[in-house]
Amino acid sequence: MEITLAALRGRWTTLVVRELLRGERGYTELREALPRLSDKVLSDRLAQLVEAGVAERRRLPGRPVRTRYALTPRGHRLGPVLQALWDWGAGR
Amino acid sequence: MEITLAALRGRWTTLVVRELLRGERGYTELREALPRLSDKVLSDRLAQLVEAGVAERRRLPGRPVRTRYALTPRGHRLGPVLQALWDWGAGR
DNA sequence: CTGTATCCTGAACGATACTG
DNA sequence: CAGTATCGTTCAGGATACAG
Repeated sequence: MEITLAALRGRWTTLVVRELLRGERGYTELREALPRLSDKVLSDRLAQLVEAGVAERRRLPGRPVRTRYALTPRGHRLGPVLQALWDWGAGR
Repeated sequence: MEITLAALRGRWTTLVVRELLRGERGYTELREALPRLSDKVLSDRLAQLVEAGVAERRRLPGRPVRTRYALTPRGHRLGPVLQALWDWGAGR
């Protein structure tokens, strides 16, 4: 569970995962979906998620550079878990 | 889900909850179960959990002062959720 | 388009001392 | 027994500028 804490640490991490649960996204799409995150925080969190094996980053060939972020199978397994967490928060 | 984040924010918070899931505890029992937390952090987290409605604090009459910490019903509902989170972390 | 670099702030943590 | 007070450290986050 040290692993869980390391992978999901940070206030915004789960929100980034939530966005990716809806499907893969480009950098700008993520930025627009999460306007409260600065570029720095967004790219920090993405790097952390890739490092933790939750998401993967694919660069498309050609210019301008395009990148796609998608959850790994491990990341997808986070779906029901985070849903349970959010349901708990909603259940007042 | 802002609520969830506020209630469980902090590196050690879920570990305190995990200890309380096993049953109610006194302050010293918690300290011994979580030796890596300083007094300050432990009492900060406990206050936060009480504030968030996850745990409650009962003072027993008499001296020396004794206190018991126990999860509220809402806190207990966190059990399966955190379990799922930890299972995800363990599933490599 | 997709980031990195810098600099700063604030919150959480950690250690130690002390009290009703 | 059950904390609070104080002080320093560490790290996530916020703002802005700039680069491949």
